[in-house]
Amino acid sequence: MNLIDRFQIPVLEQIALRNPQATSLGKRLIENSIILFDELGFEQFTFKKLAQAAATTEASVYRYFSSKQKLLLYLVNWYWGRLECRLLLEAQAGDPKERLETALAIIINPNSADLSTANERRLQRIVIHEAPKVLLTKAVDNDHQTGYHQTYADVVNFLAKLILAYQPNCHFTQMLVTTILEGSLQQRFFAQHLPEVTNCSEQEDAVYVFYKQLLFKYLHHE
Amino acid sequence: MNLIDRFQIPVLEQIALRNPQATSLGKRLIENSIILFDELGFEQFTFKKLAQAAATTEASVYRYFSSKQKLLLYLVNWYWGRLECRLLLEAQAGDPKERLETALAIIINPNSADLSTANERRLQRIVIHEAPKVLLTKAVDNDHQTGYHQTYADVVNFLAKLILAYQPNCHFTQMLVTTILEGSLQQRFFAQHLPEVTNCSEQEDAVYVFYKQLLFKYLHHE
DNA sequence: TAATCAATGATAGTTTTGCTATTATTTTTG
DNA sequence: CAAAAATAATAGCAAAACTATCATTGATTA
Repeated sequence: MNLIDRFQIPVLEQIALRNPQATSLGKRLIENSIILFDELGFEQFTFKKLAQAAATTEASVYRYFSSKQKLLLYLVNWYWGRLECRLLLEAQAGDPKERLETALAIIINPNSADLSTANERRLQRIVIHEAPKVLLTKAVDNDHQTGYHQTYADVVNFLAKLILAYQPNCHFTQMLVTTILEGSLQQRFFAQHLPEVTNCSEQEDAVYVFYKQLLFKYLHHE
Repeated sequence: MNLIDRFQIPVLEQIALRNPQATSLGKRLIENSIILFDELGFEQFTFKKLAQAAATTEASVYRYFSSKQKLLLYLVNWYWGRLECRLLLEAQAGDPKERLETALAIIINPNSADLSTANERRLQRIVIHEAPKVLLTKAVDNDHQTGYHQTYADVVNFLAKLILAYQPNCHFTQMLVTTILEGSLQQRFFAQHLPEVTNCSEQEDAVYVFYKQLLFKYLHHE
């Protein structure tokens, strides 16, 4: 068991009606929703199917999550929460440059080592394929006010601080961070589905190499 | 009337069941769907509401588009098709650097001048807020094979060629293009809904300035 | 001019999804 | 053991996403 696994990833309580980590049914729902979102996609995913997979009823699912949007939001928050934990644990040692490089490796290849579980890899695929569907919504302003996207903003700001520690003159730090964060996820999607708009077939770690170049070239010019 | 308005933007025929530009009803459907997608968002948009707005019936809408996904895909394709036309018309003069700068201005601020119509601004908002919902789908591989995303790929490759004309040593050209293309759209969303993860309040043309810096710093280092 | 045909309107119906409500049963806890 | 909470079982509703049918209109052409 890794260090990271000893931590309870805090997920905003308000997202779920009750804490799914606290009960056996709740854990079953999370487990199965990760599998089902990954395999069916957001559109085909239904609480009925989840209930069937978790051997419970639709009504019981609704006692944990008021909608499938909220459930997905919960999973996405968990992803960013875990990433934030890893950043706090692993990107605190060394000089600013080392810390920045470590952080970049974590956000771009969170599942690199064989350490990562099947569910973590599923979860990243879910973030890549489905996360925009609960962000790009008419409800986003309400959601954000309620704090549903705060963990994401925290990750962005943690990375922004690392950058400023390395290069205090950097302008547009947040834009730089989100460009890399969102871009690297998107490249994974393109690599699989629209390969002609990436260069991912050229080398194994193309995504990491490219965004590292992009980041440091941008910063060295300041 | 601008030069660009004299061109019929070609939209892949297979997306619609019949060409909506060819009939009065078809044009009404396009007009009203732009307004409704913008105002309601993809989730709240229904063919029933569209039918009502266009003073027709649900059944008639289905004779043009087999689903609201296809209709959105049609609109998104129109956006990229128009952008491609503008690039071909306006980014062909001058040396490679000038052409690249012009192209960047077009893709990042397509609606800058007062030239742009209300519908064009709506259409860009639709691309920003809704386009991922017809891309990040289990159907994406089929859709791409059918050519539904070809116009987008063409825009990417046009820009990639401009970059290579300016800097033939550039690696990861496609990744650079999609990073800028998608990133600039995303920054518009963030600016409005999660302003703390951008730097868009700092100056009016932050998005353009940042991505221009990012692009040329990356290329000058090669 | 009459017949024809494609597009549209009008209407109805089906299935699935998303969600709520009710009651019974089990499990937990004081 | 008793009370309270969680879950199961079941039913039902409203809206969305289509599909089907047939009447009407308006343009084309023989």
